[in-house]
Amino acid sequence: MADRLRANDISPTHQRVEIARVLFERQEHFTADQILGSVNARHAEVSKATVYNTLKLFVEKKLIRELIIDPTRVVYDPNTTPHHHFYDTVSGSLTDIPADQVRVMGLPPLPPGMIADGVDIIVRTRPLNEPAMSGPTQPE
Amino acid sequence: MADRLRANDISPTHQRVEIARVLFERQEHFTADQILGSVNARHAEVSKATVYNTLKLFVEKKLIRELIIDPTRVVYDPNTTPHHHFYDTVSGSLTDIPADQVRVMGLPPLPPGMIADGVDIIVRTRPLNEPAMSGPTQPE
DNA sequence: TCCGCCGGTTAGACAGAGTCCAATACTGGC
DNA sequence: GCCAGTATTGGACTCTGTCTAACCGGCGGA
Ligand SMILES: [Mn+2]
Ligand SMILES: [Mn+2]
Ligand SMILES: [Zn+2]
Ligand SMILES: [Zn+2]
Repeated sequence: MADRLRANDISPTHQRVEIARVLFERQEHFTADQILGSVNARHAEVSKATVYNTLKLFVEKKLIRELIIDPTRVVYDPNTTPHHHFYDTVSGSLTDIPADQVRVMGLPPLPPGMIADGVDIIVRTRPLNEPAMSGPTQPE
Repeated sequence: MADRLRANDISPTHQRVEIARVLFERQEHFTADQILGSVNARHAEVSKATVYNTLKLFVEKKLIRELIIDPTRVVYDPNTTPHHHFYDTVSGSLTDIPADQVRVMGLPPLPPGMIADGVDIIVRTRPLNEPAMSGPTQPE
């Protein structure tokens, strides 16, 4: 894990390695708070400020992606391959959709002088019988 | 405007009508704070609590849509026809993409027991020469 | 060995969006 | 006009995320 950080021009401090382990060994979608909790589950190792500092650094270095899907918090995605998401509006859970099969057609030309930076697709889903929705249940 | 609210089972109070006027006459994307500011531009007419109450009500009644694109605030969209968005990651501005031309192919089947609730596409864009990005400049 | 530098970490204060509450004001059907 | 339900409101509060200023620690040079 330290080598992986070094390979991306990041000095592998103890805190950064611990955060990277949570992200890359588990390969799930995480909020900052979940990472803080996971890293410090056994005993305090990392502060809130460092979690935010480190996540920002990892995003800059393109080790992870930010997902803006939940109105109340940013979700971090250790999967940086091009992909989209199913978003269960009831439970709040996210599922990856590999992008290589997906094709979007008929998009209009970009506003002049603009360059495309990426396309995000979010498929909102809901359990078959669930009575419509308002907001997802916040886990823990 | 009062009739439009009544037609959607909403009693047209003074405050709700003022908020509806901002949303539907201007037909732009708004944050709660922008609506609060617009309605109260001349003199105080509506409180923050009422703006949030009313926006939530309008969303329930499907007069407007919530857009989750900016990590720091929800954007409200008075255009409820199916459409997607260009998102200028530098200025933060949103531009509608009518959905009728757009076709998404190759999406995998939904997780079992799930029903699709909608598909949102966000095309992130950037001015041609702009030096990549981090966060959009917050207007006002 | 000692010292200074400098990047990294940290507690806690702070900012901003959004929610909640209990008191007050309004509405509309009678 | 009365009154019961509905809506509005200031302000306290919560929560995510940012900032700051102190601190820590490894390394390199004298
Ligand atoms: Mn928020
Ligand atoms: Mn936030
Ligand atoms: Zn993902
Ligand atoms: Zn729109």
